[in-house]
Amino acid sequence: MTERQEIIKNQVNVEQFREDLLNWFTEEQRELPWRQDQDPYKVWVSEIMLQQTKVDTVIPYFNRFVSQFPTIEALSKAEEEKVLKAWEGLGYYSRARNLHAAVKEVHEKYGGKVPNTPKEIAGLKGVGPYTAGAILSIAYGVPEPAVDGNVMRVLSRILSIWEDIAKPKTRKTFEEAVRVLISHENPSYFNQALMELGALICTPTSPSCLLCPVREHCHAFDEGTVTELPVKTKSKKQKTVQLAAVVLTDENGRTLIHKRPNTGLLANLWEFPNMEIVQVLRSEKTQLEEKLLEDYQAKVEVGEMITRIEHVFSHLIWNINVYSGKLIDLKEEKEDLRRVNAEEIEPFPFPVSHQKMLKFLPEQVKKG
DNA sequence: CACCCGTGGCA
DNA sequence: TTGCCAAGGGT
Repeated sequence: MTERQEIIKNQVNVEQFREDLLNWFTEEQRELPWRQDQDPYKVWVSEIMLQQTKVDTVIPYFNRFVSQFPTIEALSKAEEEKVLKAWEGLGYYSRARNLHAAVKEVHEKYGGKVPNTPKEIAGLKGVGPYTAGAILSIAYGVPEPAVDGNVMRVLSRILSIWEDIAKPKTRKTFEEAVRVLISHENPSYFNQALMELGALICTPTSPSCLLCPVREHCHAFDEGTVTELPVKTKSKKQKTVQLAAVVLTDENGRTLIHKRPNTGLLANLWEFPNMEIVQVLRSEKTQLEEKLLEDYQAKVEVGEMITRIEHVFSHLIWNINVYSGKLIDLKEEKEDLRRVNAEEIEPFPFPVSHQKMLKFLPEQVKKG
């Protein structure tokens, strides 16, 4: 046991802390779709979706996802486009692509059974230290730490830890703490209880200390420093990028869409033709027409601006001026460049910013 | 380690 | 309105 772990052991009555925490969780835990059973696959899917994403947002996505892809087998055989479509609007799309790749690996390499050792689990794409611990403890009852933002907030207060939780190495401090505190009787409930407490009671602002089941163990409560913890340095402001996009219509009422590259921002999602506006000497209309000709060999006529869309990412802001336009001539469609009518566009996954352009699609051409 | 990677809700 | 926040991982 490390020196730091010795200190922690002397800070709290470990046995009593576990009992109080587990009793509270047993009584007060929310009924959530992924708590109906301990199917490792469903635990896995839920944990990936819950990364940086609120429970209320995840619930409908989770239900649709496991309904559409009920098993490792089903997901491993799905087309990526279908998986991304199911993820549409949830954000951080590399989660979906990594999950898909990792599930294929489990299907082929582990006979469709989610592995239950730290090394094998952590080797899967998209499964980092938190998710590995979460799957191991929740699905398999292995006493591994699962340290997320909730756990760091809760334990920083309980144990009065003043390390900056924005620093990557700080997570190790909390993993050490969890290894001291965790119930070997019920690691699943213990890890979930810490997170549930962070979500329901020990919240970032105005925590409900008077309702807290482990208030008697809380050093920050004793010291009156609950609102000062956790320590977290501020992130820097997002940069703003000016974009121009165009909803093009050909003589048959079809519109031009483009698949983004398979790496980077919004990878493999579809979008309306667009470009970053760097200089303002020439009109956006002219720049769009030249861009479409050069990049796609598409002759177009850009018309009026039809809307403006602001899209805030975690690290940047898009300001998009959206134009309507006519597609005069297109040399050829490619894998990543398609002409579709309103009826055909449904299967293509779009980021939220471009979903907002869908309502400017031309009316579907009447047949016959 | 620092930066990249979405989105929606809320004080 | 602005900034912060959420069951993080990849590079």
